[in-house]
Amino acid sequence: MECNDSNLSCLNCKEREGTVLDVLTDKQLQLITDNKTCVVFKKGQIIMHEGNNPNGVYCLKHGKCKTHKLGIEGKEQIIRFAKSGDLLGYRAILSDEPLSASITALEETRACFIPRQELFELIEQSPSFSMQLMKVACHDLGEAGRIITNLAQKTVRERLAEMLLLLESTFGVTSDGNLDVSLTREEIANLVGTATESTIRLLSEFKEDKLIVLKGRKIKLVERGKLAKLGNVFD
Amino acid sequence: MECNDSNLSCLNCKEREGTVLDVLTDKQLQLITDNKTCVVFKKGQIIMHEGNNPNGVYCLKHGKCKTHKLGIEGKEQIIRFAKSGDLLGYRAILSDEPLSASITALEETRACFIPRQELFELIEQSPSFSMQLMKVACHDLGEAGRIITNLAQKTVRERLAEMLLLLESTFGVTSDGNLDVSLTREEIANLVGTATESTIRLLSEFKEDKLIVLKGRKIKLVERGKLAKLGNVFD
DNA sequence: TTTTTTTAATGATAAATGTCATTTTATTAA
DNA sequence: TTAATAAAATGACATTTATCATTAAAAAAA
Repeated sequence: MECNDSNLSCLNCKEREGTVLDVLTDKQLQLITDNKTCVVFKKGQIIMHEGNNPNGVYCLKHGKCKTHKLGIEGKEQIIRFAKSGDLLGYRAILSDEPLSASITALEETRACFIPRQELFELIEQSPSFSMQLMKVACHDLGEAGRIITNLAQKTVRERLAEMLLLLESTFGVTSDGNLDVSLTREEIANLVGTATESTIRLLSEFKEDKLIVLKGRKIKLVERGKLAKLGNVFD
Repeated sequence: MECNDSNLSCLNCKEREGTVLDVLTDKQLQLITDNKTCVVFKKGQIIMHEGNNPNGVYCLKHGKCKTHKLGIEGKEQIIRFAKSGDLLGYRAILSDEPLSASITALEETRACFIPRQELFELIEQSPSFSMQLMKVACHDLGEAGRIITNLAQKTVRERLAEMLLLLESTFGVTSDGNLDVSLTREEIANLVGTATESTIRLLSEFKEDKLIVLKGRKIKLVERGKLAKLGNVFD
């Protein structure tokens, strides 16, 4: 799974823009470049394993991942997604706890592994880097609060409608207008927090009501306003 | 609501032990002491308001608080609790976002207000302080993931059983063995994510089954093992 | 391609939970 | 203390959602 992108410098990395690494100096970026390992994961491959203690973080260069936890009777719960520019496994490393969730590639994914030591060296060196990490963690914590409120108070139908909008804003759409992420009905169910059959039925209902267009795993949102209303989405 | 504890030094503060402030030097603690304001909140008083931009954080010295978000049709969702030693509002300050939730005192609460400026000054000065803040944020993020999974996968009965155990481990018990926190049935419902009536019925059921003893708002756990089993709690 | 396996769809039914209405009991304020 | 208010308890019922069984369709592998 290693690949020869290792020699690519973080300094020229286009995906770096707007990420936590963007506040580092050229010298600090060079430290990462000198110590990172570039890796490719195939679709379905587990990148990090719940319960393990990671030795560093991955900086996601290209691809999409799901972060998921084991729930009751082995049922998967999808907690969030990751895409280009995201840091994988930062929560466990920074809290000095085992991974609270696994991370799995949803498609071929390229990422650079940054070892623990260099990560911490940069935290020591750069308060603004620390600040960026805190920002990400605290932002994600706010998101988690929203998810908690939705799970606790919304119906399955509302959550599904909202989730479709969220998937679109997270991953965007392909040239033919479909959500640019391929998930099984089961995965959508594991994200929304419901039974697979319920997800299937509700998606069919949305299709029937002309809110979305379905073609296998391809989902196209048609009536975003109605979906937002149905999902009690206000922002 | 201001009080004359302002002149108390953080250096001698007993509640500081084991908190994020514990890694600061005496000089750094003095910086806080010189700039903090000590405040008392009465039961039911809102300490921070969802949507506002806080000018600092509160360090909770004594008391108990709930962190709660507005949900569908104004329904309150309790996200987490705070107690002695906790920092209130750190998420919003560190992510530079408005407060994603309100914080309300559940009983008379004493807290010290640390202004934004001094907080950031300490982050600049002390990588280990930054590290502590990250640890807290990342730990809370892990907790949030657990809560999400529970809300998505457990039944109301399971969640209530687990929550009772969680309340005991968070707040402990009084001398007569009751949970050392007073919540209305509605608040418990807003924590568990269910209707107040359902909470009332299930608590009565637990009482009927001799898992707990109820006396108004006083709740005593009797059969912790059975509660854990009923709640699918494994740790 | 053809076969095999996985995923999706659908119906029937059971179970869990929410909602509304009402009464009883606590708690708070006068 | 009493009156006023809020919270808790309970019943009846509607609705949502899960579960199980089965078939159809789509992906993946041979």
